[in-house]
Amino acid sequence: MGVVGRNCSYILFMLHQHPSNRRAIQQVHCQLLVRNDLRLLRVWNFILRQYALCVFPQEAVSLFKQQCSQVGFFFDSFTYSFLIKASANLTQFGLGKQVHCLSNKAGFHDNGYVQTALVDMYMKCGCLVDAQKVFDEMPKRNSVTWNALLTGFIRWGDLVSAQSVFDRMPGKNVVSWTGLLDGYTRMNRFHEAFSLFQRMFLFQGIRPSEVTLLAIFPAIWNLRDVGFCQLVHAYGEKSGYNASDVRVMNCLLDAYAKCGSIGCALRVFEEILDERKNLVTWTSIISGFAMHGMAEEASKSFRKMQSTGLTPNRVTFLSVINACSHGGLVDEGLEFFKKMVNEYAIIPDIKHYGSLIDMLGRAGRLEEAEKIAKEIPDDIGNVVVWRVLLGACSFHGNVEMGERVTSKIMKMEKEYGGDYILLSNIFAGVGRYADSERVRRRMDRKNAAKVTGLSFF
DNA sequence: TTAGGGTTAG
Repeated sequence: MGVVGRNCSYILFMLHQHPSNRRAIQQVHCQLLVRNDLRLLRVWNFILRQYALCVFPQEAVSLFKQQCSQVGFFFDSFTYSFLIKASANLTQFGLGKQVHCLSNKAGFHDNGYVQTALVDMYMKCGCLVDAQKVFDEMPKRNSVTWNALLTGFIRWGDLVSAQSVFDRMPGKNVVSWTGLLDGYTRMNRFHEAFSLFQRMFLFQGIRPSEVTLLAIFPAIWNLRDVGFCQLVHAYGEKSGYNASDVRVMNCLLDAYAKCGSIGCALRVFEEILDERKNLVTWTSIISGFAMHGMAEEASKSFRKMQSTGLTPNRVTFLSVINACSHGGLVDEGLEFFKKMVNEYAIIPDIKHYGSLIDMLGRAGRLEEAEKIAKEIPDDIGNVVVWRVLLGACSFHGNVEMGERVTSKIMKMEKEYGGDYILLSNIFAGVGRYADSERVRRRMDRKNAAKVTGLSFF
């Protein structure tokens, strides 16, 4: 730009001195064209990037088509990178393939940025073979290319390929370690995730990033490791992530709650400055209270959150209804449900219904629970909520409803033997041993074996 | 101005 500018000034000077010099005019024209194109391309690319990265990747494609119609317009590696990114964000494999061909034709088949963006795009679109092919054909790869391949395999649950990429890649960095570690936590292999974390930090001396911390949290709370919570807490404090990234703090408070330390969770919550608390922060603490049966605190937090101007979402409502359910605040739980539907126009999903039925069932308000179960739209209807109701019938010894609910469950799913056993237990509980036996025999005839208890809530 | 990493429902 500086050189072009200086050349132009010089030629303009010459032009003033020799107005009839045709060659000088041509040179200026040429330079201005070049300069204009470059400037224009930068502007186009900038807009393309904004579209590609934001919520309107389709706009990036329209813009590119518009550019294509301009005669003599050329594109650089930035243009193609952004466009490939847009295709990835749209998960449009066909579009990505077209851009791939165009970029190759334009001579970017050996450009590291463009080719890496292609690996990433194919991976995001689920075209693992195409991604691998682009990767294999690249003359030179860097750590970003390797990481794009590695994280792509993780995205599709192919831990074996990801591990193989990790083992082969030179210059593993924090993204590579975090990617693999995340893969292990996703596959519920928490001990291996922990061991990777330790190898990375202690033996390789690579400092975990905020993303590493976010990735290791599921391992922490699945293994109920409060000690590790404290370690991450201290590290987050020292590294500055606690102050800079509210997501880390949200995860930390959630992990403390899930590990059974609601006191520590509350301390983390209070450590977060009020202006930094977001909807997830509030939802996490409400959910924490729910886990510990602290319905009053959950309800109070909900109202406090509303007073800060934040709008609750379906997760917030589920958490507060769960809290009411576990803490026995039945009417308040019903009020929250009504508020969610009427004031916030949130359509309840099966988990909201399940929580509500569980809450009413625990309180022995079985008729209301049954009424709600019947109101669940067929398209989201789930046999699990009826089993929750059956469990409540069993607990409260309601034979009539127990029979009704069982036949409903039988209609929905005939193979589950556990329901026969529950009904049989209901009969036995009120002394109707003949009926109890009859149900057991029916179960045997249908050869439906009882499976281990499983909850979806 | 370009490439890589999952905060809340237990």
